[in-house]
Amino acid sequence: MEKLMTITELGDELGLTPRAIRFYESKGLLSPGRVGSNRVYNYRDRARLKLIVRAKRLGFSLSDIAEYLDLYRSDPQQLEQRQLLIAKVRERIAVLEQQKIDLTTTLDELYEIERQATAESASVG
Amino acid sequence: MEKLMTITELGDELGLTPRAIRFYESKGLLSPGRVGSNRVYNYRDRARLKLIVRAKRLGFSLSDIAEYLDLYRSDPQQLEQRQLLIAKVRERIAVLEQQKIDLTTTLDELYEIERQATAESASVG
DNA sequence: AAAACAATTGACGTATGCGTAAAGTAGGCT
DNA sequence: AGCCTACTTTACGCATACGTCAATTGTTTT
Repeated sequence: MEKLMTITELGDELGLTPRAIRFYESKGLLSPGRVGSNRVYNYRDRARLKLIVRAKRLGFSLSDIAEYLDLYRSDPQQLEQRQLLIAKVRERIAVLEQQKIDLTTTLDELYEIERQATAESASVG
Repeated sequence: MEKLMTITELGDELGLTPRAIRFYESKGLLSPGRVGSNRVYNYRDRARLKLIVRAKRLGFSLSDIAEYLDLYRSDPQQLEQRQLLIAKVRERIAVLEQQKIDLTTTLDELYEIERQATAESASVG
Protein backbone atom coordinates (compact mmCIF):
# COMPACT_ATOMS: atom_id res chain seq x y z
CA MET A 1 0.00 0.00 0.00
CA GLU A 2 1.21 3.45 -0.81
CA LYS A 3 1.64 6.38 1.47
CA LEU A 4 -0.94 9.10 1.09
CA MET A 5 -0.52 12.77 1.89
CA THR A 6 -2.95 15.48 2.89
CA ILE A 7 -3.24 18.69 0.95
CA THR A 8 -1.32 20.76 3.49
CA GLU A 9 1.50 18.23 3.70
CA LEU A 10 1.86 18.28 -0.04
CA GLY A 11 1.61 22.05 -0.15
CA ASP A 12 4.29 22.48 2.49
CA GLU A 13 6.60 20.15 0.65
CA LEU A 14 6.23 21.85 -2.71
CA GLY A 15 5.80 25.42 -1.51
CA LEU A 16 2.16 25.76 -2.48
CA THR A 17 -0.91 26.78 -0.53
CA PRO A 18 -3.84 24.38 -0.28
CA ARG A 19 -5.85 27.00 -2.10
CA ALA A 20 -3.50 26.85 -5.06
CA ILE A 21 -3.60 23.06 -5.19
CA ARG A 22 -7.38 23.03 -5.11
CA PHE A 23 -7.38 25.65 -7.82
CA TYR A 24 -5.22 23.48 -10.05
CA GLU A 25 -7.62 20.62 -9.45
CA SER A 26 -10.55 22.84 -10.43
CA LYS A 27 -8.72 23.42 -13.69
CA GLY A 28 -8.41 19.71 -14.29
CA LEU A 29 -4.68 19.43 -13.64
CA LEU A 30 -5.04 17.03 -10.73
CA SER A 31 -7.58 14.49 -9.56
CA PRO A 32 -6.52 13.09 -6.21
CA GLY A 33 -8.40 10.44 -4.34
CA ARG A 34 -10.69 11.09 -1.41
CA VAL A 35 -11.01 9.72 2.07
CA GLY A 36 -14.42 10.85 3.07
CA SER A 37 -14.48 14.37 1.75
CA ASN A 38 -10.77 14.97 2.25
CA ARG A 39 -8.31 14.89 -0.60
CA VAL A 40 -5.46 12.39 -0.49
CA TYR A 41 -2.43 12.45 -2.73
CA ASN A 42 -0.25 9.53 -3.75
CA TYR A 43 3.20 9.63 -5.34
CA ARG A 44 1.82 9.92 -8.83
CA ASP A 45 -0.21 12.96 -7.83
CA ARG A 46 2.87 14.38 -6.18
CA ALA A 47 5.02 13.83 -9.28
CA ARG A 48 2.36 15.45 -11.41
CA LEU A 49 2.22 18.46 -9.14
CA LYS A 50 5.99 18.78 -9.18
CA LEU A 51 5.84 18.89 -12.94
CA ILE A 52 3.18 21.60 -12.71
CA VAL A 53 5.39 23.66 -10.41
CA ARG A 54 8.33 23.34 -12.73
CA ALA A 55 6.29 24.33 -15.75
CA LYS A 56 4.97 27.34 -13.88
CA ARG A 57 8.50 28.46 -13.08
CA LEU A 58 9.09 28.39 -16.81
CA GLY A 59 6.23 30.79 -17.37
CA PHE A 60 3.62 28.36 -18.66
CA SER A 61 0.02 29.26 -17.98
CA LEU A 62 -2.20 26.69 -16.31
CA SER A 63 -4.02 25.99 -19.56
CA ASP A 64 -0.65 25.55 -21.25
CA ILE A 65 0.20 23.04 -18.56
CA ALA A 66 -3.09 21.23 -19.06
CA GLU A 67 -2.16 20.74 -22.71
CA TYR A 68 1.34 19.80 -21.75
CA LEU A 69 0.10 17.11 -19.38
CA ASP A 70 -2.05 15.75 -22.18
CA LEU A 71 1.13 15.09 -24.13
CA TYR A 72 2.06 12.43 -21.57
CA ARG A 73 -1.37 10.90 -21.47
CA SER A 74 -2.17 11.02 -25.14
CA ASP A 75 -2.30 7.64 -26.78
CA PRO A 76 -0.81 8.19 -30.21
CA GLN A 77 -2.74 5.53 -32.05
CA GLN A 78 -4.17 7.72 -34.75
CA LEU A 79 -1.68 9.13 -37.19
CA GLU A 80 -3.50 12.43 -36.98
CA GLN A 81 -3.08 12.54 -33.21
CA ARG A 82 0.56 11.64 -33.49
CA GLN A 83 1.26 14.39 -35.98
CA LEU A 84 -0.58 16.88 -33.82
CA LEU A 85 1.39 15.73 -30.82
CA ILE A 86 4.70 16.09 -32.62
CA ALA A 87 3.73 19.51 -33.88
CA LYS A 88 2.78 20.71 -30.40
CA VAL A 89 5.93 19.36 -28.85
CA ARG A 90 8.06 21.06 -31.49
CA GLU A 91 6.26 24.32 -30.85
CA ARG A 92 7.09 24.04 -27.15
CA ILE A 93 10.65 23.18 -27.91
CA ALA A 94 11.04 26.23 -30.12
CA VAL A 95 9.73 28.52 -27.39
CA LEU A 96 11.97 26.97 -24.78
CA GLU A 97 15.06 27.09 -26.96
CA GLN A 98 14.44 30.79 -27.51
CA GLN A 99 14.02 31.16 -23.77
CA LYS A 100 17.35 29.46 -23.30
CA ILE A 101 19.01 32.06 -25.52
CA ASP A 102 17.27 34.87 -23.64
CA LEU A 103 18.42 33.34 -20.40
CA THR A 104 22.02 33.17 -21.44
CA THR A 105 22.01 36.76 -22.66
CA THR A 106 20.34 38.05 -19.53
CA LEU A 107 22.60 36.07 -17.23
CA ASP A 108 25.65 37.43 -19.02
CA GLU A 109 24.38 40.94 -18.45
CA LEU A 110 23.65 40.29 -14.80
CA TYR A 111 27.04 38.73 -14.17
CA GLU A 112 28.63 41.76 -15.81
CA ILE A 113 26.70 44.13 -13.58
CA GLU A 114 27.67 42.08 -10.56
CA ARG A 115 31.30 42.08 -11.63
CA GLN A 116 31.40 45.83 -12.03
CA ALA A 117 29.63 46.49 -8.75
CA THR A 118 31.94 44.13 -6.93
CA ALA A 119 35.04 45.64 -8.52
CA GLU A 120 34.03 49.12 -7.44
CA SER A 121 33.42 47.87 -3.94
CA ALA A 122 36.95 46.52 -3.83
CA SER A 123 38.72 49.53 -5.29
CA VAL A 124 36.99 51.94 -2.95
CA GLY A 125 36.91 49.75 0.12
CA MET B 1 21.03 63.71 -35.67
CA GLU B 2 19.42 60.40 -34.84
CA LYS B 3 16.59 58.68 -36.56
CA LEU B 4 13.31 58.71 -34.68
CA MET B 5 10.49 56.19 -34.95
CA THR B 6 6.77 56.41 -34.36
CA ILE B 7 5.02 54.12 -31.94
CA THR B 8 3.53 51.92 -34.65
CA GLU B 9 6.84 51.55 -36.45
CA LEU B 10 8.50 50.46 -33.25
CA GLY B 11 5.62 48.17 -32.40
CA ASP B 12 5.71 46.50 -35.79
CA GLU B 13 9.41 45.93 -35.50
CA LEU B 14 9.29 44.36 -32.06
CA GLY B 15 5.93 42.61 -32.35
CA LEU B 16 4.10 44.85 -29.90
CA THR B 17 0.91 46.84 -30.18
CA PRO B 18 0.98 50.59 -29.62
CA ARG B 19 -1.32 49.94 -26.68
CA ALA B 20 1.26 47.70 -25.05
CA ILE B 21 4.05 50.22 -25.55
CA ARG B 22 1.97 53.01 -24.06
CA PHE B 23 1.13 50.72 -21.18
CA TYR B 24 4.80 50.10 -20.47
CA GLU B 25 5.34 53.84 -20.51
CA SER B 26 2.51 54.32 -18.04
CA LYS B 27 4.36 51.90 -15.78
CA GLY B 28 7.51 53.99 -16.01
CA LEU B 29 9.48 51.58 -18.18
CA LEU B 30 9.91 54.03 -21.05
CA SER B 31 9.94 57.77 -21.49
CA PRO B 32 10.23 58.62 -25.15
CA GLY B 33 10.44 62.13 -26.51
CA ARG B 34 7.56 64.01 -28.04
CA VAL B 35 7.00 65.91 -31.24
CA GLY B 36 3.91 67.87 -30.48
CA SER B 37 1.79 65.32 -28.69
CA ASN B 38 3.18 62.35 -30.59
CA ARG B 39 5.70 59.96 -29.10
CA VAL B 40 9.05 59.54 -30.83
CA TYR B 41 11.53 56.78 -30.08
CA ASN B 42 15.29 56.87 -30.57
CA TYR B 43 17.72 53.96 -30.60
CA ARG B 44 18.14 54.04 -26.85
CA ASP B 45 14.41 53.76 -26.37
CA ARG B 46 14.35 50.92 -28.85
CA ALA B 47 17.17 49.05 -27.09
CA ARG B 48 15.37 49.49 -23.80
CA LEU B 49 12.17 48.11 -25.23
CA LYS B 50 13.99 45.14 -26.70
CA LEU B 51 15.33 44.38 -23.25
CA ILE B 52 11.80 44.61 -21.88
CA VAL B 53 10.55 42.15 -24.48
CA ARG B 54 13.31 39.70 -23.67
CA ALA B 55 12.67 39.94 -19.96
CA LYS B 56 8.99 39.34 -20.55
CA ARG B 57 9.75 36.22 -22.52
CA LEU B 58 11.59 35.02 -19.43
CA GLY B 59 8.48 35.47 -17.32
CA PHE B 60 9.40 38.68 -15.52
CA SER B 61 6.51 40.88 -14.48
CA LEU B 62 6.56 44.51 -15.53
CA SER B 63 7.38 45.62 -12.00
CA ASP B 64 10.20 43.09 -11.96
CA ILE B 65 11.44 44.65 -15.16
CA ALA B 66 11.21 48.12 -13.69
CA GLU B 67 13.53 47.02 -10.90
CA TYR B 68 15.75 45.27 -13.38
CA LEU B 69 16.11 48.42 -15.46
CA ASP B 70 17.07 50.29 -12.33
CA LEU B 71 20.05 48.01 -12.02
CA TYR B 72 21.51 49.56 -15.15
CA ARG B 73 20.75 53.09 -14.10
CA SER B 74 21.74 52.85 -10.49
CA ASP B 75 24.87 54.77 -9.64
CA PRO B 76 26.65 52.60 -7.12
CA GLN B 77 28.40 55.35 -5.20
CA GLN B 78 27.16 54.48 -1.78
CA LEU B 79 28.38 51.23 -0.38
CA GLU B 80 24.87 50.52 0.82
CA GLN B 81 23.50 50.91 -2.70
CA ARG B 82 26.22 48.75 -4.11
CA GLN B 83 25.55 45.95 -1.67
CA LEU B 84 21.84 46.16 -2.37
CA LEU B 85 22.54 46.07 -6.09
CA ILE B 86 24.76 43.03 -5.78
CA ALA B 87 22.20 41.28 -3.61
CA LYS B 88 19.41 41.93 -6.08
CA VAL B 89 21.47 40.80 -9.02
CA ARG B 90 22.42 37.59 -7.24
CA GLU B 91 18.79 36.95 -6.45
CA ARG B 92 17.94 37.27 -10.12
CA ILE B 93 20.79 35.06 -11.08
CA ALA B 94 19.64 32.36 -8.67
CA VAL B 95 16.14 32.40 -10.14
CA LEU B 96 17.45 32.27 -13.68
CA GLU B 97 19.91 29.48 -12.98
CA GLN B 98 17.07 27.44 -11.52
CA GLN B 99 15.05 28.24 -14.59
CA LYS B 100 17.90 26.99 -16.72
CA ILE B 101 17.78 23.65 -14.91
CA ASP B 102 14.02 23.47 -15.33
CA LEU B 103 14.44 24.26 -18.98
CA THR B 104 16.94 21.52 -19.54
CA THR B 105 14.79 18.95 -17.75
CA THR B 106 11.66 19.95 -19.60
CA LEU B 107 13.40 20.01 -22.95
CA ASP B 108 14.77 16.54 -22.34
CA GLU B 109 11.28 15.30 -21.62
CA LEU B 110 9.87 16.96 -24.70
CA TYR B 111 12.57 15.59 -26.95
CA GLU B 112 11.90 12.15 -25.53
CA ILE B 113 8.18 12.47 -26.23
CA GLU B 114 8.97 13.65 -29.73
CA ARG B 115 11.37 10.77 -30.28
CA GLN B 116 8.82 8.19 -29.19
CA ALA B 117 6.02 9.70 -31.23
CA THR B 118 8.23 9.88 -34.29
CA ALA B 119 9.43 6.31 -33.84
CA GLU B 120 5.88 5.01 -33.65
CA SER B 121 4.99 6.97 -36.76
CA ALA B 122 7.81 5.26 -38.61
CA SER B 123 7.15 1.72 -37.42
CA VAL B 124 3.46 1.94 -38.23
CA GLY B 125 3.72 3.99 -41.38
C1' DA C 1 -19.26 16.48 25.71
C1' DA C 2 -16.80 20.71 24.65
C1' DA C 3 -13.12 22.82 22.45
C1' DA C 4 -9.79 23.12 19.05
C1' DC C 5 -8.18 21.86 14.62
C1' DA C 6 -8.02 20.45 9.62
C1' DA C 7 -10.51 20.17 5.77
C1' DT C 8 -14.47 21.26 2.58
C1' DT C 9 -17.22 24.19 -0.81
C1' DG C 10 -18.84 28.51 -2.46
C1' DA C 11 -18.28 33.32 -3.32
C1' DC C 12 -16.32 37.58 -3.72
C1' DG C 13 -11.93 40.38 -4.12
C1' DT C 14 -7.56 41.66 -6.33
C1' DA C 15 -3.19 42.50 -9.15
C1' DT C 16 -1.31 42.04 -13.76
C1' DG C 17 -1.36 43.00 -18.71
C1' DC C 18 -3.14 44.39 -21.89
C1' DG C 19 -7.76 44.79 -25.65
C1' DT C 20 -11.11 47.70 -27.17
C1' DA C 21 -14.18 51.32 -27.91
C1' DA C 22 -14.92 56.42 -27.53
C1' DA C 23 -13.88 61.01 -28.41
C1' DG C 24 -10.73 64.37 -29.72
C1' DT C 25 -6.52 66.52 -32.36
C1' DA C 26 -3.02 67.34 -35.94
C1' DG C 27 -1.05 66.84 -40.54
C1' DG C 28 -1.31 65.73 -45.45
C1' DC C 29 -4.03 65.09 -49.92
C1' DT C 30 -7.42 66.43 -53.29
C1' DA D 1 -12.57 73.25 -47.02
C1' DG D 2 -13.32 68.40 -46.31
C1' DC D 3 -11.57 63.89 -45.67
C1' DC D 4 -8.36 60.28 -44.40
C1' DT D 5 -4.91 58.56 -41.51
C1' DA D 6 -2.18 58.32 -37.43
C1' DC D 7 -1.83 59.69 -33.13
C1' DT D 8 -3.60 61.08 -28.41
C1' DT D 9 -6.04 60.31 -23.62
C1' DT D 10 -9.65 58.27 -20.75
C1' DA D 11 -12.14 54.54 -19.40
C1' DC D 12 -14.20 50.31 -19.05
C1' DG D 13 -13.65 45.19 -19.86
C1' DC D 14 -11.49 40.75 -19.31
C1' DA D 15 -8.65 36.45 -18.46
C1' DT D 16 -5.32 34.44 -15.25
C1' DA D 17 -4.04 32.92 -10.66
C1' DC D 18 -4.82 32.77 -6.82
C1' DG D 19 -6.10 35.27 -1.58
C1' DT D 20 -9.47 35.66 1.71
C1' DC D 21 -13.52 35.30 4.19
C1' DA D 22 -17.72 32.58 5.46
C1' DA D 23 -20.24 28.79 6.80
C1' DT D 24 -20.04 23.96 7.56
C1' DT D 25 -18.38 19.41 8.76
C1' DG D 26 -15.57 15.76 10.40
C1' DT D 27 -11.54 14.48 13.73
C1' DT D 28 -8.82 14.66 17.54
C1' DT D 29 -7.60 16.10 22.13
C1' DT D 30 -8.72 16.95 26.83
